[in-house]
Amino acid sequence: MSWKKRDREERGYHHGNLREALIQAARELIKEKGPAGFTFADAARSAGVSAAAPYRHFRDREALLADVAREGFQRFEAMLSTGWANGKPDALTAFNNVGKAYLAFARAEPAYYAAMFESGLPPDLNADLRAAADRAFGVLRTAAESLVALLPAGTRPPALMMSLHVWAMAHGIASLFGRGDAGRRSLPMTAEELLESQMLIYLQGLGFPQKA
Amino acid sequence: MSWKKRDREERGYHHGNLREALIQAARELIKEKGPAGFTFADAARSAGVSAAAPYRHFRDREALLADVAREGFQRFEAMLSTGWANGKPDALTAFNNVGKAYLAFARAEPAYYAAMFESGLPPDLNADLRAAADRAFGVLRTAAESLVALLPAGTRPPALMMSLHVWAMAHGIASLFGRGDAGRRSLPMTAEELLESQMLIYLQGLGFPQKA
DNA sequence: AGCTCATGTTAAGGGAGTTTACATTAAAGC
DNA sequence: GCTTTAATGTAAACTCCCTTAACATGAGCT
Repeated sequence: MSWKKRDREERGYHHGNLREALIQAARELIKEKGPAGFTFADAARSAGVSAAAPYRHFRDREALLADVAREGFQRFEAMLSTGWANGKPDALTAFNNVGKAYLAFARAEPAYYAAMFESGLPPDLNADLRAAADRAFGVLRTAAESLVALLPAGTRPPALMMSLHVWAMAHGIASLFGRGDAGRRSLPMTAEELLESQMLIYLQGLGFPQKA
Repeated sequence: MSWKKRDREERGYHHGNLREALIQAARELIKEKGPAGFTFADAARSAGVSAAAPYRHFRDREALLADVAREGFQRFEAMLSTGWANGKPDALTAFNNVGKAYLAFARAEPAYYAAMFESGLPPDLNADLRAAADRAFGVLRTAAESLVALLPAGTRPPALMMSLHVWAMAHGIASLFGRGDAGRRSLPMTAEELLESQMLIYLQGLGFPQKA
């Protein structure tokens, strides 16, 4: 709540790091009112600068949003990577941890998540955004590849397909049930439990043994 | 494209069915620019009436959006019901058809879909909206119940959980890969193929036999 | 025909966002 | 110290949206 929106006097004429401050402000506003619920001027106000100031750092609102999304994808990738943990302690466990990390990110960073997946931005607005998104998905892809390698040859599903399936499951659950903030439907189980059971059934369908 | 935005002279003073025309206009605009990409005045313009006219039919923009969503849920329910076809020819096939119907709806009616799931409307803004959404989900729920009944007692998953899983899968795929319009990622398979394979694996994981 | 009321239109006030041009401050280098 | 330059601020023009009030129209009923 109390980040660097220091008063003008305290801070002087120059903001110091307006670019980053605008991204933070945008995150706050997205969290409160959704990716469409704020304007360029709002972001400037929140950062404590004039309405014209943001133009020095972003061409327009969309460019700001794109940067929020790009930054989000970077953190997302980091979070998924940590979940995967290079396949430790074993690929199956690690794979499930990736799923948990996905959901945890959506819950912990609803603003990033919304900017990334629900802002209506074209995924390849700029190369950086696209690359960041691809790298994040790459973690999923890598994990799937390690996992299918455990199956006997001949029964291995395409790893790409599998990673898309998992992405869809995680996104579906995060999107429908993952953010308690708004008037979401009430359920007899948490989003985490839902995803875990779903992944369990899915992996069983692929022939993975259940752990004891 | 050429629906009833007849000229003023051709149409006379009264529109005749402005309420419906506004909903259609909103659908067009949502399809083009997303649920947040139009204003109350825009809708009026598209319908060929003055900016003040909509107030005779909707309290505000949100009420208009809610009606688009409500209408969408009704058609959605109808489409899912048709897919389910009372479990014919057999529950397993019919269940897969529900999934296909889900995706077909998202593809054929992106505007309705966006209003229903991506507009940020509180699900229980009004009782009608909530009821329509619940009825649509009810189709999924009913289908899941019929399906689990085929499994031997003792291995039956909770039907509610299963319907939530399927909802999440279908929504995840529709949301990520289902609308070719914008700059979606290019894939080696269609959304339909993805969902079908995912459902197959999932159902196999639950113990359903594959068809010959 | 004449009434009436829902449905539209015009007009007007108030706000807000966008964007550009120009002024001001601060920091860094000569 | 002085100059240069990047980073903000201020102001203003422009456009658009929201909302309501007052007036106009015409479809249906009697």
